[in-house]
Formats: sequence, structure tokens, C-alpha cells
Amino acid sequence: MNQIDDDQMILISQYYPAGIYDQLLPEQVEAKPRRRRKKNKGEAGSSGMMRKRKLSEQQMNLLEQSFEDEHKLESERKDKLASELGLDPRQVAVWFQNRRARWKSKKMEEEYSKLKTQHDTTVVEKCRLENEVLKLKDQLCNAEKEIQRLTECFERFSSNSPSSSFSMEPPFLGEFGMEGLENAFYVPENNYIHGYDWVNLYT
DNA sequence: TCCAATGAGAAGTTACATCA
DNA sequence: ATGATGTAACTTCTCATTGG
Repeated sequence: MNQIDDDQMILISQYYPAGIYDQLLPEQVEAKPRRRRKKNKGEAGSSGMMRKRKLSEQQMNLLEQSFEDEHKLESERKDKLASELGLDPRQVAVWFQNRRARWKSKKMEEEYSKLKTQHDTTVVEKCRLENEVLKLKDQLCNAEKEIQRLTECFERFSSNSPSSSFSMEPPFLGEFGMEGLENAFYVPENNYIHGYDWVNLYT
């Protein structure tokens, strides 16, 4: 695989004067500019320079079927396929390499689109939750204002009252002649009552 | 155990065929 | 004619295996 064939030698010799290439160290060889492949036009049939040709539908079907069975191609299977298809084993190997590359790229695309859908759904849900948090904060703010208002109201009232034993505990209701209304102040857990509804509890 | 040779595969590139 | 697209064939690199 890593041998340098005649065509490559010709190309290399175009970049390096005679004898120089032989003296180069491996790392120097690696640093050479990327070689351009020779054009094929008009050279069909010459060894190693077969003109590119499309595979027949039958060849394609058999290759596809074989790829479905197994993406990897062992040496024996490659030779068998090649003789069945009337192709060079090298062509079969190349076809499998390219097919694997196409398969992988398609898989990646599918995976990307799946992740993108998941991401989009998550972003929408995040927005919804952020909105809900804003609404709840707003409700909390109103509730606090209402509590503040009622507290002030109550303090004004108590400062005018002659009794000094006033307390915020439910029993104080007795002092307003509201015995038995304790349950009216019961607020179920996790059940918010809007500010003005508090007012209704007193009326 | 080391090392060079070899083969296979992945990734990236090039060139050709085909089609709009 | 020409630009876009698909794909066969290629290059380069890496890794595993094998034999001396």
C-alpha cells in the first residue's frame, strides 16, 4: 500500500531533481507540497489509469446487498465479490470504503437532526418555564404587598385600641367579636390566594 | 523483544460523468 | 457552455499483524 508506483515516481521527480529524492529524510518527504493527481483523459486502458466508469445497476445492487449484510469486507469476500461482479478486487475495496464513508456521513446527519429537534424542544420548554417563573414572582410580589397593607391596617387599628394584650394569633378574633371564624383564615398548603381575596376573608 | 514490511481502513482530496 | 452534485479512484496517515 505504501509502495511508490511508477506514476508517483514520475510526479515526485517533477518536484525534486534527479537523485535528490533518494537522499531526503522521511520528514523532509512529508513536508513536500501535496501532489496533484494526473488527469486521466484519453488514457483509458493504460495500466493503473483506467478511465472512471459507472458501475452497472446489477453490480450496484449486488454491492449494496453485500454492504447490507456486512459493512466490513474481508479479503476472501472481496475476491469472491470481485469475481462475481467482474471487477478488480481493488475496485470492490474502494467501493466499500466510499460506501462506508457515505453511510457514516448519513448517520451523522441523522444524529445531528435528532439532536437539533431535542434541543429546539428543550429551548421552547425553557422559555415556558421562565415565563411561569415570572408570573409566579409577580404573584408573590402582589401577595407581599397585600400582607404589608393588611399589617399596616392592623397596626393602625391596634394602636387605637385600648387593649394592650392584642395578639396576631387567631384567638384575638374574640376581641373583635368574631369568635368561631378561625377557620375562615385557613389557607390550604401550596394554595395561593390572591391579595384581594384576603380582603374577602375579612368581609 | 525489537523492527521493518505489509495490508486494511479512515479521512480527506481529486477528477470525471451527468444533469439542470 | 457552465456550475452543482454524486461518486470512483486516489493520497496520506494510522494501526495491527507478521516474520526475521
